[in-house]
Amino acid sequence: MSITQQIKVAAQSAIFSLYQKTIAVDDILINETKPEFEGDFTLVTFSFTKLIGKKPDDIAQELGVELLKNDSLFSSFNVIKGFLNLSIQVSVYHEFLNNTWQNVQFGNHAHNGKKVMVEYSSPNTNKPLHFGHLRNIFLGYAMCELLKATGHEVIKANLINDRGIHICKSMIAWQLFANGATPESIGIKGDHLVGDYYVMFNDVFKSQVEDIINTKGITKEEAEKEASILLQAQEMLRKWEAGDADTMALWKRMNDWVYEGFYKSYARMGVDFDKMYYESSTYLLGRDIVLKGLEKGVLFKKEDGSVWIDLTDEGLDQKLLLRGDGTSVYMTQDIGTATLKYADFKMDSSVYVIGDEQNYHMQVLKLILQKLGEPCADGIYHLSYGMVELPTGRMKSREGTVVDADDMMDEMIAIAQKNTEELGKVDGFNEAELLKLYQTLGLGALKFYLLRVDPKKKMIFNPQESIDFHGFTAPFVQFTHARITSILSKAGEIGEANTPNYTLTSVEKNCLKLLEIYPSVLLQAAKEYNPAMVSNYVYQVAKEYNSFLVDHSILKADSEAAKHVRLKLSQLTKQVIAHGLKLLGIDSPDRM
RNA sequence: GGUCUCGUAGCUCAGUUGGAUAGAGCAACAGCCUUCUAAGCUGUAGGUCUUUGGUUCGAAUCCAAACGGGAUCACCA
Repeated sequence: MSITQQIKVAAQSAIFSLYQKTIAVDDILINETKPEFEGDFTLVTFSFTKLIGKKPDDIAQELGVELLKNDSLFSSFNVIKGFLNLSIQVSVYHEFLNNTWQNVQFGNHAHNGKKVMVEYSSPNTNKPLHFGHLRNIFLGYAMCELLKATGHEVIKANLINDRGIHICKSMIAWQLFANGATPESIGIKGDHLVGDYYVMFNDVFKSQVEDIINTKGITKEEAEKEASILLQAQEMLRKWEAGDADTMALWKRMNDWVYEGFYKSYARMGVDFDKMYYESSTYLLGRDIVLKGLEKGVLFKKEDGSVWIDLTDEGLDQKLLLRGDGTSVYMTQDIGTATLKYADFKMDSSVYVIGDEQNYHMQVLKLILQKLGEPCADGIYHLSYGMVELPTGRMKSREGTVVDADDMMDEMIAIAQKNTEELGKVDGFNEAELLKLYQTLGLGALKFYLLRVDPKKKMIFNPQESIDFHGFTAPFVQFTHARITSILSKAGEIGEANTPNYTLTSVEKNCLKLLEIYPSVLLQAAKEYNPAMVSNYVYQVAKEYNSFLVDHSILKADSEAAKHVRLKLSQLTKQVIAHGLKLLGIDSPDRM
């Protein structure tokens, strides 16, 4: 049980024995005592005044006396303006340290029997990944790791959007202009090659539209419908849906190029998936469920034969689920995929890592599934994140105004190399170790940068001001880890020793207090689907430790007891940093 | 226009179910490497928490309105 939890329980029973009133443990507020006051934790008494019928100061005073009877937990107290400041027995900290410093599982929670699927990445196969996708991927991966650490069984899923008009656009442009170029023949990654032709399609399309406007004098909207390259793409989509052999072969060939490129990128990012879903094999699903819903009267049909759901009671609109000709729309397909996922895994909940532009869509999806009585419905959670924007506005693959994911990773690794070489601290590294280090630092900085912000907030990234390696960054935290590793290796075996009489300094105590809450930080972060809480926490731990280190000698400590406690504290800090960073997909180097 | 969302230091962000004098990093300025890794540490400066009203012992936090950004409201995906 955590220290704050112990305090709450003690306070609850103290209140009962003093006033014969029962207060829920969760209604007792425990804060860390502000540094300007004496004490470790503060109990706020204002909320009890009504129930107990006394002044805050009196309650705090009486409660303090009562709590102090439990002398294994508390050592002293003081009362200031209704705040009861409690000091904790040093033995509590020693006990915590002794119990955890060798526990590599510290932070992990026992299995809770819950199974959860997290769908993330979910790329389109017509263009390479860009910076915005990185936020999705890192967020999804971190969320999976966080859920695992807090006791869930996790299925990492990826739904690949591998069909549709956008794919045909790349295909037709390649067919028209590539002269048979392949990733091998011109030596670029397959996803980039395909993406280049997607951009080319749009360039050609634009100029065709302009030509038509100039020659025929019609509106832009009309001209867009006449552009020959778009007509060709649409024709290709029809052929694809009809299963035309040549079209399917080209589609498969180009998609394979893209997959090869994606897998390379995923491998470098260090992310993986347990289950791939392909839209080409799920896009027809959902129709039967919709028809069943029609029979049940949950849905209704309009005169033209189209099928709708009426969500006006929920304050939303009517939503189309089947066109007049009986074909599916995007929503239909998502209904089908949701039920397919559930049929495959019977998970308790299903997390969708998708940008906030789809908030409405996801809200509607969940509502429809609930109305249809599908068992997967209630478990759906949309982990919505804000877009990554450039100072010039949103990134658009179509217009080529993106920061490419592969380029970004290359650049970060190059910066890591440059910084490392300038610092000149890598004597004795061989070539392979150096490459590994640059990758660990560069990708770490990138991941941390994207994961340190609350997911639901949009973020602006300025490529000109490249990502920093100082301050609130992964390299800073990684540096702390490397420092500790170095100290510990010089210290040798820590061994067993009893140090109950060692008086902790205030900085040491702060470090321990911070480390002690790690498991509850993870629980909170998982509950709120917010890996940024882990980033912030890990940074705090590193910061606090560095402050400690600068004025506490470890190897040359004043006493053996001090040395012993500080080594254990260092070991535990190292573990928590490595564990926390790992949840974010970031490695911790032993040297840097 | 409807719905949702955001507004905290020059910039990027924290701020745990309402709690004491609102915190970090970057940028700026001033210091600290004969001693465990200076990718570090310490200090200075920087704030009407967009505004107004409300709820109460107490509001950056909850409610309402206004202002300002963003998203969305397709027989596109």
